[in-house]
Amino acid sequence: MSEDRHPWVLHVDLDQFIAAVEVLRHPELAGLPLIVGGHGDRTERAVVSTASYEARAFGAGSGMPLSVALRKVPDAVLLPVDAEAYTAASEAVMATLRAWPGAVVQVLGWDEAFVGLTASDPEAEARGIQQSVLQQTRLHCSVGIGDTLVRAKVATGFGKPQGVFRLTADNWLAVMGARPTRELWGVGSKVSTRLKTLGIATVDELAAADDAPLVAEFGPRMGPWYRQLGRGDGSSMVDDTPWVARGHSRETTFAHDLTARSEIEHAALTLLDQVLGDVEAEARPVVGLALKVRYAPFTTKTFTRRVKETHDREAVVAEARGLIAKIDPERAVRLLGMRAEMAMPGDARDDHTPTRSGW
DNA sequence: TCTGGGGTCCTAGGACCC
DNA sequence: TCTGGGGTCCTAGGACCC
Repeated sequence: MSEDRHPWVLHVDLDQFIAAVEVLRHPELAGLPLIVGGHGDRTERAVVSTASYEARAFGAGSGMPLSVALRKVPDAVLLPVDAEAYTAASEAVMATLRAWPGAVVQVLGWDEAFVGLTASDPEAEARGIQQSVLQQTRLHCSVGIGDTLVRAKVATGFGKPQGVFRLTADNWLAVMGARPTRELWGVGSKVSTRLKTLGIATVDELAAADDAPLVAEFGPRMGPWYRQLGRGDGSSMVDDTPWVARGHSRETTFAHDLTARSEIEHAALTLLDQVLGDVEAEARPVVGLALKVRYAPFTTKTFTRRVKETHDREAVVAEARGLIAKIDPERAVRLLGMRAEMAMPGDARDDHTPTRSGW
């Protein structure tokens, strides 16, 4: 047995997190096909937040329109999203991770986190963390082990559910090489399609690609970054710096499309009011505004405006009115979104261009 | 099948300045 | 009169993730 201790990245991902939290407080739902999404109304325009494994067996999945999921699983139990409950459960999980000896924890969302630690037997650490999370929260998780963040994140998928899987430079291409680029964290359907036009369909091909065509297609930063992703390379630094939001946004999809000018203005200003409430709770000045409009049926436009750093609510509202005036009065509005960008505290991440839209 | 709501970051192109 | 090149700022749009 080796005594060598190495730094490792663990990616901890709760199994069907939202559905699992619901089952904890509704034990009678255990084993049933469960879909959580929207407000619990079977006819509403919404998407699936989480489907239990029983519902996934019938083809339901996260991000799927509710109407589609319910057609696939007509007998599913539908529950509304209860963000407060999931936040509380998430905090209990993260507290358990932070209590693990030697762990540095970087939270990625409600149900996942990177854990950095030094160990000679990372699988043993992973199993220990799974046990600890289960004991403290009654929730199961899967753990990916890697020598980089990307490899740890991708490894988790091979460990689900309740398992552990390790991906390092030694086995990355053996495991991932023949798979489509779409399976990489950060490559979506659009980019995988564009990669195919360059003759790159698999992870192997991306890992072996030349920089030049990637730069020509994706630009000087993203091009090389995609190739690095193909190799599983990248940072192995788990960063536990508390997360500071760059901005806040609110958006609403209306049950019926809005056509009246006054109704649209009122809706936008209501969203702005909510966003400014979020901003004021942090006492940080506003440096940018964005308005998103989805015209029926599916055309989205964004208007952005940089504003002089201000705490003055009236000044921000006046700027927002300027954006609202750009909405085409001839077209019905299906969705409105308002976003405020905030100045970053200190000099943190100040290379960021504040008006860049969050959407 | 028909698409929520909350975020992050990158790129292109025009305006403007020196 | 016609015109370069580099830099920064701003707006709009695209893509991805949970």
